[in-house]
Amino acid sequence: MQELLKATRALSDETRLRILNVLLERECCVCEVMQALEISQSRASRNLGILFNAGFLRTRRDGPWVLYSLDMESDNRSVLALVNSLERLLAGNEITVLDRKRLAEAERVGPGCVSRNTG
Amino acid sequence: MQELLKATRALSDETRLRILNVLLERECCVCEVMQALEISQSRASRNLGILFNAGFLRTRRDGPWVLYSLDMESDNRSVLALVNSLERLLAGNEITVLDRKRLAEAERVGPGCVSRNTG
DNA sequence: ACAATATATGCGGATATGCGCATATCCAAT
DNA sequence: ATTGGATATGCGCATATCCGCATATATTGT
Repeated sequence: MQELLKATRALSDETRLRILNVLLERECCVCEVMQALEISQSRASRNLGILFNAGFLRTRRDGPWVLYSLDMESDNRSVLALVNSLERLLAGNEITVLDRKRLAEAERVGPGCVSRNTG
Repeated sequence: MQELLKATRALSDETRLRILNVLLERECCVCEVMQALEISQSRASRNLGILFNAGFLRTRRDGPWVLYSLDMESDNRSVLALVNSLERLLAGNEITVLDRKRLAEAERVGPGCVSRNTG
């Protein structure tokens, strides 16, 4: 129950739903999430951490970057079912479409090159 | 997005996950939910209301009772997919099994006959 | 070792949430 | 209309959540 509750709490926030949406598109580093959602570095990092701790994400390092991706082999049974449900629910939304559009143009330039305090 | 967010927020609470669990068993009035979960009347009513407003539940009246049940024809697309995901995730849990056991012995006696302030 | 870059996190403040208590509302039966 | 039982809700408190700011940590390249 605590495991499931941790998962549902992780999904109960707009920022984190938007992050899942861009990660459904592809693996991202923190600075790409910042650019796609137009949010601050601490906000991106913190919410990625919450999704990670709930069992939704994997990480790997690529040089200076930490790359986050959906963990499709999660041992947390709650995760896969919920992600599959969300995938179609997030599609076609005005916000999530825009986020993916910005993601397509995002670069791994690091947080220093991105305007801060955007929300 | 707001519709989906409302749904995920409704699921981000242990009491409400437990309520969905007993409603997966069968239609219930408020006083039966109280007995199954051993919670207060205001707590049961309020959390049923949150699930209702998020589009998960239907209500009908039967004499003095208001009967809540899962709305399997909800026009909120978020709902069915999430409920289906939850159904198996809730099964076999220690708490939810106990809740269903108490539900089986619950009666429509009304809140006045049930001990209060149980949590 | 040091500097530069990318990410994580402690802290404080604003806001939101969940609860019990008490009371209000609603419906049925008289 | 009034009463009684079932459910809903306003209020206040305790706690949790979310964010930005500033700083800490981690890794790479010199």
